[in-house]
Amino acid sequence: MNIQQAARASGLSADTIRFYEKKGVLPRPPRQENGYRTYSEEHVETLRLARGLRDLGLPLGEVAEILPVAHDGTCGDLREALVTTLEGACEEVERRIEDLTRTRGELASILNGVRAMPADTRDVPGMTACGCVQLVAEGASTART
Amino acid sequence: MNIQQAARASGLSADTIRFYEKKGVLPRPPRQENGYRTYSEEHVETLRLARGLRDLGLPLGEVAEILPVAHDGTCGDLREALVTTLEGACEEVERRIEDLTRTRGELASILNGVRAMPADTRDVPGMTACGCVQLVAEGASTART
DNA sequence: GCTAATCCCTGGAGTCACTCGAAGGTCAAC
DNA sequence: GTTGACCTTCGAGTGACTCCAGGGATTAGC
Repeated sequence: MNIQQAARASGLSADTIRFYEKKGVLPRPPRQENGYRTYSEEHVETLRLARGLRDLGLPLGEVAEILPVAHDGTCGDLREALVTTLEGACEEVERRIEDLTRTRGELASILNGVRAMPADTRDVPGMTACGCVQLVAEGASTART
Repeated sequence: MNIQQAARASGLSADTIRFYEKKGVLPRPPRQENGYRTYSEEHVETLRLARGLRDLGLPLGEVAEILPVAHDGTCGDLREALVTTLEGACEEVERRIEDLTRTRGELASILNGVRAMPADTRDVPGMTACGCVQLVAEGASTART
């Protein structure tokens, strides 16, 4: 199987597979005489596992730590590693959702404020004259205190 | 006011202010004889607006488009630009929250699956022997179809 | 007058996870 | 023999910073 076929079978792009290999995330596959990479079914399995972990939001560094366990360790080792890592990922996702939810609230309230603003305050010179500026700038400072 | 003081007043770091300036997001402040940047109250206002917009998740490119309007345009112009941009940002945040929520669900169900896995399937050779691999890899493929 | 500490400047590299392009080699079909 | 679709490597670009090196300025204390 060449890289294109492995890409199709795993859902990664050929570029991404080469990139992962260069970063040391994936093992180096054997080469044909012409230098082309060849992939076995087991390689594709590894690719699919890597893709699954990345899709769950794990950084490549953690993927790189788990793949060898999947390959060489016992099933118990893998299970343990996965539980630890996925729990960490859960917490991270939870945190990001909270952040974004807060941002969504701020966006909505600032948008409301801006919409409610009269459009003709700008006869006075200086940015301060337009209340929109304050709305956005203060949204930023009150959000972090 | 030097860059450190402007940083404190705006909530950005001095590094970030220089970075924004280099990227053309911020106007170039006047320099003292020794080459130091000097900031006025109006500059700080611009910094705070930039920070507010960034904190709301806007990319620097959009911040760079709005700041001149805030500075030179009418209040009506600014209002219009802000409404358009913030509406776009709302949609973007909404999309990201949906993505993360889906990821959270997948993470939880895979984690459950892995936890429920017997720990001793790995007497047989080959990664496929351990069901954990399939759980994660198939999570990836089913999620996108 | 010397020294240390604290600012300031610039330019460039590093981060993360790709993605794309250039420049060239290989292979099968027509 | 030429087209087209592959493959190879290397290097640069993305966004939004962050940090570092290497150098200059200013201030305070001795």
